[in-house]
Amino acid sequence: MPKSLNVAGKPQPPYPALPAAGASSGSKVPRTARGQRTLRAILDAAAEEFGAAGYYEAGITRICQRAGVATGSFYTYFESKEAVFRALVADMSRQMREHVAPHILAAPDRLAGERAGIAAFIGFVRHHKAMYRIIDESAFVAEDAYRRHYVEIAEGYAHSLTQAFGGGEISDGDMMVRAWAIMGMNVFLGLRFGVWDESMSPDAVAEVAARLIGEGLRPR
Amino acid sequence: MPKSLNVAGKPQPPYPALPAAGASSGSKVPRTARGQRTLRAILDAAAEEFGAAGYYEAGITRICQRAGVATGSFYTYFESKEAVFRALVADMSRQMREHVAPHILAAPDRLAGERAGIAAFIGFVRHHKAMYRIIDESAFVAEDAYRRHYVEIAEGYAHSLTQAFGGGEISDGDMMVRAWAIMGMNVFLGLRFGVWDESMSPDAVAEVAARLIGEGLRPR
DNA sequence: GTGAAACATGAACCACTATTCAACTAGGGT
DNA sequence: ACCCTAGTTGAATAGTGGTTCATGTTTCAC
Repeated sequence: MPKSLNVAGKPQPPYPALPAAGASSGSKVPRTARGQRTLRAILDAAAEEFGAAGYYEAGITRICQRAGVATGSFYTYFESKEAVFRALVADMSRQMREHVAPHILAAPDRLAGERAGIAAFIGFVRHHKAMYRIIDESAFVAEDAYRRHYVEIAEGYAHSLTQAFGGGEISDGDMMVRAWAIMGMNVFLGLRFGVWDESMSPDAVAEVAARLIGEGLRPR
Repeated sequence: MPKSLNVAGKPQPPYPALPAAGASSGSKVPRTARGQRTLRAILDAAAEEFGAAGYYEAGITRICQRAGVATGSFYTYFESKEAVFRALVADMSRQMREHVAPHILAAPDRLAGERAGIAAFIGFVRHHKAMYRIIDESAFVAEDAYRRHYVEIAEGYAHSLTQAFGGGEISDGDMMVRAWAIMGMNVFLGLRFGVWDESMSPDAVAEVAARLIGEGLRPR
């Protein structure tokens, strides 16, 4: 189901990022069209398998079955089980942000942006539960990838908070702490109202959360 | 290091709880003093091992080495690796709440309570990083235990929010969503400023977070 | 003191699966 | 057409580590 990992050559948005999560080591780039198809198939199969079974219960054998390739082919493209997992995390981290960002940017003001962002995130999570699980589990399988994911988001978020402060939209305060706090809110709301239980609409949840971020719990 | 799991017979606070996390199945109760010592040793060793290596990398063999007992003895007390893990999660969940609760109750008002709770939580996390990791990883190893942990906290929290609303201390709104949002804040702040980086004081972090909860980001 | 139940021991078992490899096939450049 | 490289195959390997079990020792109620 996932679209990406940029197997082919679409121009990819430049990420300043940390040390380098890129195509460094782990996955070998295919040189023919056939190779690209196979890599794509393995990647998609891996996402399904990891999402359904979790990292440790997942099997290379089963990934290859899902992908319709022989076990050995896996190692043409990845040097280990962990390598494919890392590749998925980096890829999904990007997808998630690319999905949510435009919703926030399109909003007229800060509070509307928060609301739109949370709603978009919860909506996204509902359609990509496997992805949610994979990123979460990376905390235990590839901690550096997990950290990179959240640190990047937090930095971007803290930066935009600082700008909002400059524009007089929000009060002063430690923006990094706030960024992590709000990120935590999002993640937990995504888990509770996106993955575990879909009975509430993303918008309803986002409304409550955005008001909390905007004005806190204080009575008027 | 962990104190508990109530191996001996201290009267344990009655938890209405969910289905029944208790001494149901998994761990067999020792009938002699020697047995209780051994169980205690295995439990403590397991906490260390799981905390250091994570569930899957952890080994029964290594747990038993740490505990100073033979491998076979493990199965006198637990029917599987997963069983001991579950026992630890339930135990630590209790410990964590028991540590934080009094700090909140001792506070003069709602906002001070939030601040004290967050500070206590971050402080606690710093001294019990293994515990933090174990509870987190339970999401993938024993999802029901993980859910129980957070559902119980959220319910208690939502309840106290409802009371605060009754007392005119906070505004109206969906208390369950708010509870999950604030819980997520806490967890992420605990991870970032408790586990990953201790350069900020728990009080400083709590101050920022409590203000966020109290009055949001809105400029005055 | 005695005996039965509780507990301890650790080598052996066994199932499982990530990874390797040597033989084979397809593809595209010339 | 041809050849060389990229890619494919799946059975064999190899290491791991949770679990069992038959045997021995300790505890404690009576």
